[in-house]
Amino acid sequence: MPAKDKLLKPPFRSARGAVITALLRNEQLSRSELSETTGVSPAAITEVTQTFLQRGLLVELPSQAAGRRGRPTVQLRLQASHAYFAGISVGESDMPLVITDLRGKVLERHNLAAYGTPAELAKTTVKAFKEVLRTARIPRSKVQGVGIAVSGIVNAAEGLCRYSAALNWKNVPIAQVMARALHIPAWIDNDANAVAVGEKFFGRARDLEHFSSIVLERTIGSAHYINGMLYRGHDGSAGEIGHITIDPKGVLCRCGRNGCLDTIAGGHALRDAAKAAGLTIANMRELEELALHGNPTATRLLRVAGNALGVAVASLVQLNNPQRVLFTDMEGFGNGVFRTATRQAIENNILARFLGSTQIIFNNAEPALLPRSAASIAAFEYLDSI
Amino acid sequence: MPAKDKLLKPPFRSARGAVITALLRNEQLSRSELSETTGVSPAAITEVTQTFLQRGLLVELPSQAAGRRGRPTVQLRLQASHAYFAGISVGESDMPLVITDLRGKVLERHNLAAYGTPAELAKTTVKAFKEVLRTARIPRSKVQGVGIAVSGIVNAAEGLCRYSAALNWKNVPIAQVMARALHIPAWIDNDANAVAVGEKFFGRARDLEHFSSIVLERTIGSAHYINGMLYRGHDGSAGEIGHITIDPKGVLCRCGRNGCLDTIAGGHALRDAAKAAGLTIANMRELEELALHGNPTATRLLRVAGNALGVAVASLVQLNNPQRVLFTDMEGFGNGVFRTATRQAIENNILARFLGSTQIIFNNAEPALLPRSAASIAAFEYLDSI
DNA sequence: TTTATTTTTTTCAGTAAGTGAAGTTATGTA
DNA sequence: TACATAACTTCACTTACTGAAAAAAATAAA
Repeated sequence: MPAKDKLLKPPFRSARGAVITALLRNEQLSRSELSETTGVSPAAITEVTQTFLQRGLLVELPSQAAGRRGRPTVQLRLQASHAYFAGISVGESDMPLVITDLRGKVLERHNLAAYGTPAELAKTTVKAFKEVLRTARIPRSKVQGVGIAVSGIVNAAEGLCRYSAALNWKNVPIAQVMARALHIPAWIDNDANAVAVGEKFFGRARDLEHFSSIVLERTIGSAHYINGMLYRGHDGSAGEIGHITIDPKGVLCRCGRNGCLDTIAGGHALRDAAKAAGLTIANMRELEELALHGNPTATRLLRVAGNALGVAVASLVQLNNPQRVLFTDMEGFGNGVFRTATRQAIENNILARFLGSTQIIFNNAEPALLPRSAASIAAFEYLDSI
Repeated sequence: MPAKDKLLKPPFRSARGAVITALLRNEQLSRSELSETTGVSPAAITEVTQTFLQRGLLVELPSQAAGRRGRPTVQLRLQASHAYFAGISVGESDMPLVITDLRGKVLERHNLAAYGTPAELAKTTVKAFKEVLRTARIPRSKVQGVGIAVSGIVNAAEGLCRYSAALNWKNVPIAQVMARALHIPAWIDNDANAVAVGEKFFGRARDLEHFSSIVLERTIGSAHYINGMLYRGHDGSAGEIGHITIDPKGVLCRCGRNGCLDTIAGGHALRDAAKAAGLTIANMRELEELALHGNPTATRLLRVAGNALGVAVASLVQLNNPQRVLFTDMEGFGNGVFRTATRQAIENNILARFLGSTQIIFNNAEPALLPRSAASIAAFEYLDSI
């Protein structure tokens, strides 16, 4: 017999969690609506909301004229100012730090200066953190955690950056370093996982139990939500889509093998390939523009790249059957040749059965996406611990 | 902070479930060992085991001389004869029915005759079921469910066979038909999922939270366990590894596209290809023998097939990072060219990081594998409902 | 204006499933 | 015989719920 699709299931196993999830999805709800959507009894909703109201996590909105019989509803919403979170993206050329509120809204942003060692990064961060809190007028005591998105290989459970080529880090306990420097709990994850968490909590996947997120940067990363939980894999390496072999006779990848997806569709490789073909471009938007104006080399590069990505994602779709695949375009391809080729390759390489039931969604990355996503990790951990 | 690796988590969320899981993994344990391995308090263990002992699900073994100080332990084990399950594999040329006990041991086996409609199948099954129970001397009242493994597309939640080419079925509510005919609860799933459930409960994956199972039959199927639960995908289509595109210029697949894995490495396609190349073989064992004796065509076919499978599984490994990949060889390749090529292709197409942490295990399918796996679905559902 | 109706929310007693700490049991050892 | 030790049991307590009845706050009807 099919189970009812209530909220009382992972990642939130309790009535408290179900209430929070419902209010993250719905902006505002009355107690009776909460009971309805979560499947939790009205009695329990009263209890839970009372606790949350006392703590200031929830607020009651002034009740409206009802316009019908019966006791009027009292709308509840999450108090965005109840808690704040810091988020840092480490590993790009610039290192943005943001502060978000409980609902994932970015309140303030700051770019960290260049740095050397992890300790120096921590020092720079402390300074920027203080400044950002001052300008945003946020009491330090209300910042409940910091999330760090690292482009590299991490051990999220231990807060360890196992390896980062960009940073030249190896087994750096960056979460601990940051937690001690800022005196707040710290969590880390890689870019792709961070983005997926952001999508799940504050983004385009709030209602989904199973989805995959693909992040297009200098390399390509992916992450999976399965049964409402981020799935990191047996040893934290799930989502390595960038090193799926697309063309065994292709060019050498820095992983030592040939023809990995990254070497064909990664932003870094694409820029190299364009340069080698005599095209002078600063970013992918310019490459797309060349293609738009009929440049055959640009068109070919983008088409081959999009096709390769599509083939890889087609495998992902058929293996994992996600409800939605969310592409995050951080390279500036926009809605052009690359995107079209990707979409077509996906459609051409999956069974008809998947076509109707898999949503493929592209989005241009907003400027503060990575640090905001990093902050959402801290938000998740905070809300999960409530 | 890393969580302790206790049993009290999905799929069993309760102390009862944790006790059952521990005893499925360990043959026999004392109460104190149960408390230790599950993380449940001794008090709760006493309570739970008492209930189970009363019901006859557990038995105490006569306590041994201790050989050391202190009160001696009392070993407990699951009473295999407490419950029995039927399992049927539908869709092969033969249709085996088995009865297993609570620990997954096959007690009796019967091959169902050819059949026509689902109703006729049910009728044949009822007869065979009675006979099997008589010869095995199992009281009908102790059979707690029947599992049905269908080669085709199923909706497990609704007990529906959505489509089966082999059977010419379309939207057949086979679970309901069987439940009514046999007067016991019935569940269905596809072959690959059934095998995965069997591996998790009674097989080579009892201790694993995340693993994938690959079933080599006339076509190739796969299934994933993630976080200790079978992951069926957003709409039940996860694991479609057989239609991953390997060679876009390859031969036409019956799905309408070209070069799917099934067309290169599926048993059916391989037999066709061997025949077309002038080789007369009855099964894959014979093709492997030809290769062993130096036949270049046989060697090439097997090598290409194994390579294709390996490439697909490499993608799976990098996307999902399972702890173990379990191959079930139902075609009789054995330990030959195919297996070697598969293993090599996997190793050549994954990052070094995955090499050390991913176990690749091949196994020849035992004769009653499918019906036994089907029965394990019923066993799982029964134990989950306790 | 008073009473009835309706819907939301709260109260309250009850339950399921645990935990921790103290007590009991059954054995070996001095 | 008394003590030490480890395995198990008992019991009082807690947490997180549920269901049913009661209370609250509005509109609608008499």
